[in-house]
Amino acid sequence: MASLGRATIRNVAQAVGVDPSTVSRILRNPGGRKTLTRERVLAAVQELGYRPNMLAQSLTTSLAPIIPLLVPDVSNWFFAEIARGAEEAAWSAGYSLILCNTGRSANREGVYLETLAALQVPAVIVAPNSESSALAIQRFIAVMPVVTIDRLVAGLDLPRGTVDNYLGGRLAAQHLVEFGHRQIACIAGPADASTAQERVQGYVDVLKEAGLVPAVITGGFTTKDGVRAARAFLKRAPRPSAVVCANDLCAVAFIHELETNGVHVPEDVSVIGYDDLPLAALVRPTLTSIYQPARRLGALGVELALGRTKLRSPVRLRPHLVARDSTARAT
Amino acid sequence: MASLGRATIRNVAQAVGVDPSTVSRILRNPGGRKTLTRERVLAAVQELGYRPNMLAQSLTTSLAPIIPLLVPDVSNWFFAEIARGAEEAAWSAGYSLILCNTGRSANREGVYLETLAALQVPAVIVAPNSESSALAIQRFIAVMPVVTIDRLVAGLDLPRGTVDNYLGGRLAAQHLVEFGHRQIACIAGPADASTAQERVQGYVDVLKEAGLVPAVITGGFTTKDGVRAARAFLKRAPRPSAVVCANDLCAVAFIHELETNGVHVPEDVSVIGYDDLPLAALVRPTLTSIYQPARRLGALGVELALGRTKLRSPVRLRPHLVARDSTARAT
DNA sequence: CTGAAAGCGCTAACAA
DNA sequence: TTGTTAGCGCTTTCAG
Repeated sequence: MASLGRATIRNVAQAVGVDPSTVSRILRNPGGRKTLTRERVLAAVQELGYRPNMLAQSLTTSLAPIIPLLVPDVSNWFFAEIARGAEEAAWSAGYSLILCNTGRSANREGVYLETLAALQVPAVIVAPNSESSALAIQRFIAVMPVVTIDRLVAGLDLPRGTVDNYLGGRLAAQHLVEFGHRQIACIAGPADASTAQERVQGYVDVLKEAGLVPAVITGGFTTKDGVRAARAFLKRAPRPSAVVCANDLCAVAFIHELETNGVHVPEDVSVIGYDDLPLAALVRPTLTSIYQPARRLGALGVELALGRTKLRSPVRLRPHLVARDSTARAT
Repeated sequence: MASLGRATIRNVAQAVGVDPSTVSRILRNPGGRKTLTRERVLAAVQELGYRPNMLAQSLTTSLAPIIPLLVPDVSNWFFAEIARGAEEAAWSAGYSLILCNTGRSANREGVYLETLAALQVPAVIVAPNSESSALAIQRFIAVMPVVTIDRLVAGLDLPRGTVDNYLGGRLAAQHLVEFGHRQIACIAGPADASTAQERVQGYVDVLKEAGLVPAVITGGFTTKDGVRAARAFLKRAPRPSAVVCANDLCAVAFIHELETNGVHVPEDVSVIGYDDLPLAALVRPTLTSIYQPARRLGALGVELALGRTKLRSPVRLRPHLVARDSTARAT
């Protein structure tokens, strides 16, 4: 009855009185001439609501027009944007993109990879959780094409796309140096995120080049980390006049905590974030930040996965600075 | 060579010198006794890196342990949270959740549905774009189990889960009434979102019950809508002392525009948002908002899809108010 | 416990 | 253009 969807190619064939292979041919050759059989087959397909079973299809042709993207956390706008970019790119290439949320767990990453390998997808894009993802991924590069985006996991020989985080760190620090700040602190991100490490390195190099002394404060990517860092920051003497934060979330919370303690941004301290979330333009003061081309990164992932780009060394996208109200010239 | 993943059951069988069916049995019966063949088969599986081909597997058993969730926009935190909730629930039930971003297009929604039907998934959860999704979805309810969450699409007879938006609208208005406001405006959401409509209705009813006059201003879910609404609001005379916004994004932009024009929140105007995004606690003034149980909604979607809950009338989750600094007692 | 055989739904030679 | 025949990789009777 209602199970129209379960109509098989044979049902169609029988309804018309032809062989299944005939139906198959007609269906996968849309530009054929309008013969009688053709007409009748197409009609029957409509009638029965027949849809080719992709599983069976892929079993013979061994490809599913699906490309998966694994991300640590879709709730994070940065990853969501990557997903959107990837979705568009996949779509244009005739693929459907499916998103898997690995929830910051290397274990779940492994299980998804397992499922997807079993699903015979043509390739998979993964935005790794951290270094600990290495093993899970390593097991699969022999099984199917795997590419990574964003964080760089050591010891993996596969196509990679990332944002030039070192450059991003430099841009942030340079902005502050140009504004005349001499005491510039940096709130570091998680130790297991290559991206955060590179940013800090960029910051450190710029300061050294300018003859300034780097001051790295322990931090992280969450608002809690921002609050904690703010407390550490407030105890410093002399107090730096500018801060490069691990990311926007951290920065916003950092500022919040500062203001709560009567320290004003940007009058007393200049603050710069990272990611350029939509949030950055909505808070007050609006937040100066480093924009990451997340959508393009997603699209790049698809290109790499589809083998359009073969480069073996990481492809690095350029971030740029977006100046807003949270940074001001040193007084 | 490297194509370990392509090892088939037959390869394993040959390596051990048994029949494929034996391998199959052993593999799908983990709790068997430790016979010699068993040992050797398991060893060979390891050796060859054999992974059952899910496609072939599903072809016979006709089920893939995958359940898809279609959302309009993963960049929207609300939908991302729904996804996370669904992911957890699916996971616990032994399924992998895959996310599809329909990009606010009914067309793409249709294509995904098509692909997923072909993939023989056991069911699909969709958070519809709008009323226009009705046709696309309608075509599939005969093909496979479909459930919807969040927005209610008219004319679809299927399991539905949603948040009680009418109640949400009431809660927002009541809060303001209790604070002594007499002139309370409401910025409406998109006309094609049932959720937004219900909220307005809740607001209207509360005002009428309190003997007040509703004032609905055209709005929407984006920051642009918030700015536009603010301009319309500022022209009003007499100016309302409180506003219920379509959602948090709209509210934040609304407040921003008000402050820019020298109107302060909450001193001059109380503002309340909807969704309770993380953003709400980060802006200043912090935003009073209606919390939507997004994760639970996602989990509910999975339950409905898996047929655990059979109810035919929509399951409504309760929202609640989170009071913060953007609302104050009327002076 | 094991092997043989059939079949899931579809596509791809190969003839006719 | 069509029908015939295999076969994709796996599971599942059914005998043994």
